[in-house]
Amino acid sequence: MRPPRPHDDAQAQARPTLRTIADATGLSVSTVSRALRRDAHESPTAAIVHAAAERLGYLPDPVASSLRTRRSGVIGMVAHSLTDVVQAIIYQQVDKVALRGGFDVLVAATADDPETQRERVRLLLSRRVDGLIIADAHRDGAYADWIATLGVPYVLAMRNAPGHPAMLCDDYAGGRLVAEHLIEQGHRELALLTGPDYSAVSFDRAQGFRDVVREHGLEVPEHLTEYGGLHTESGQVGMERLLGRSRSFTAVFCCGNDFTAFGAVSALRAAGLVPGSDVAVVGFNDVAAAKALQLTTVSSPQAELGELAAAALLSAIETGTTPQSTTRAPELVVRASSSRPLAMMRGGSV
Amino acid sequence: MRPPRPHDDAQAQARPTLRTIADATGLSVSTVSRALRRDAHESPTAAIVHAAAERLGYLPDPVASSLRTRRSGVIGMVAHSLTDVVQAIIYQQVDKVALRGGFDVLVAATADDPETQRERVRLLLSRRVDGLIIADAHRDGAYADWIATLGVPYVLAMRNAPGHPAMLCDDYAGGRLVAEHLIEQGHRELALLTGPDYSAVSFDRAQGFRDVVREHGLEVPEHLTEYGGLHTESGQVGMERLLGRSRSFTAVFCCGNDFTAFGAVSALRAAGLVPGSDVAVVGFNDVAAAKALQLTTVSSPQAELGELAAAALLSAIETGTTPQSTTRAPELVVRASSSRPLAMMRGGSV
DNA sequence: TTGAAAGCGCTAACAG
DNA sequence: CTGTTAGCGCTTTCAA
Repeated sequence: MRPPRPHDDAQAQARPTLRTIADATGLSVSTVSRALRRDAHESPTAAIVHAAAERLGYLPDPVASSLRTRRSGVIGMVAHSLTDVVQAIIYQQVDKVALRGGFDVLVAATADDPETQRERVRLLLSRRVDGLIIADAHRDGAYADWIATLGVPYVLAMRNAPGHPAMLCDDYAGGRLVAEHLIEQGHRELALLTGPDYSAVSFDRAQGFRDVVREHGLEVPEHLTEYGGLHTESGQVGMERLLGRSRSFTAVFCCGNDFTAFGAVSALRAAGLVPGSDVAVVGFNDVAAAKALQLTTVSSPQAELGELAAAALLSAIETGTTPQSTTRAPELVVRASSSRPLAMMRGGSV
Repeated sequence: MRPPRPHDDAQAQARPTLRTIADATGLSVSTVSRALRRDAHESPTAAIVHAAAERLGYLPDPVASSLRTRRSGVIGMVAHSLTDVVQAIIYQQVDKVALRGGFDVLVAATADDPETQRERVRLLLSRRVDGLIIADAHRDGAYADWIATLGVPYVLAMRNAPGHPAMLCDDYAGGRLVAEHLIEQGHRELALLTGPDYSAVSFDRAQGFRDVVREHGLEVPEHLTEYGGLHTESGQVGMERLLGRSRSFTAVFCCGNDFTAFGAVSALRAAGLVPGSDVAVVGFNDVAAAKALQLTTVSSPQAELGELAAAALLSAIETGTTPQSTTRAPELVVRASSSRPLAMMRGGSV
């Protein structure tokens, strides 16, 4: 009735510990422990210990050391969904930077559900993560405020909440870029497919968009504004609703992301309209598919935000200081879906 | 010179442990430990202990319990990249199932690089993961064979390697479906954009495709075969190369995934050809964008594979048995990019 | 520098 | 069912 230890056959020798090395070298466990944390060439003892460790195939046990040091060497990242490629890119960069710093990353997806957010963060905390990267913050701030009370270093990425350290894209500026571009292209009746209202990201983009429109003496009327969400499907539904109310608009800004723009394109086409010609379509983020599909969009520095967030968090963990918030500028990428008239507009089902 | 314990101000009371509860209830630590693992209503003691734990805000320390039990409650998933939405979907399902079973998931991305694969797996092992889900297996089997020697329960997902427990899509059948469809549509000159050759997935799809073509007395000649990889860019480059050699083919199967098909579409359009009309394009996986973009593709049960893999792994961890391999059938999804002639083919830049 | 000793929080023999 | 005891592998006082 032994505990179910994995693979402890009779002959399977136990994994070497500090004890093993100590016995092999005739040193004490504490000396070995110390030596292992110096470089091999720093002292003769260190060299001996490192050699023995190498020879015995010693691997440190982070669990045991965690228990003692109260540091897990793990950071938590909470995202709304990793199937959103923007979040996946952020995660990837976080992982890269964390790995370099000797940390592992535990991710948790919350689907932007407040209850799930709390649950998953608590779970990460019980795993003793040394810090948190929050990529699913909500505009109302309740969530981020709660995070701040946890006593764990943290930093927001991509999504803003007022008063918290955050690595952000200037979404407001991004929205402005889109409006300026469309108006310059001669569009006067502009429609807006919004993202979720809990996200400061889409809120700010819409804000910037509307402001520029207003500055030009125009407006985005209520009936040309519709919820577009964050997914292809919701973008499609949003555009269908828009088309049900009006056919007079000549351009639409899908400020949630590029996927909603793809959905909008799909709905336009289904309605017999030619995207890019009858209706200009602009997305946000510049995901890989946007290029192939000739979607005008705004390129946001997601990868950089991920790196920045991770680097900031690691240094916050080291030094105990609060990270400095940073904002990066987005860039407009004009493609066929918003530049008319254009030869390449016609032709191609895809 | 204390260790840098996070947030241990004078007044910040220490986090409650079993000891705290033991003292509060007058019981011993071991009784508390046991009671906590029973349901509250199972015995009077259990009820008392649970109540006290609740009142004191006790949270179990998985690190400490790991050290003792030699089980971490964490499973590792190794993927080639989470920015590949197919892998992200698998991860998401794995996470869902694992969470339900009380496990956390540690992911590692390897970019399909053999050295990175080893490194990251070793890292997961040093974190004492209780099992591994391998979603980036290679066809040559060396990697999977190595995994098998580790003495940790594991299961492959999506990507096959001979002789290992795996949750798979019948990719060969998927390839056949595509060829049958295209030939039925009247295509005779078929091009093939392959995926990476280390992946059994794309290899099998290409195999199935070629077999059907051959059964119809046709063939996919060397000069109509080109590497398409797994990304939009590589798909685009592949199609450019194809077009540089021939303009006579009327259909192309991008067997790597849908993204390479988007890339191919882009290249076709840049060459003045109309995708879906001049050249039929078929992808693989049926990602969300494929629907909006009218791409014919093969729907593979990624989500299900993720669930199956996680469930199989958990039960392997529990019972010590080797998981049973499972294969699921793919499904052809015909859209505008391969059904000609078609009204909706014309028009639309996107 | 080094080693002895204590202990992180938990679980599991073992004996009552 | 309960408590006592021991110890997982590691780090870190403390004294030599």
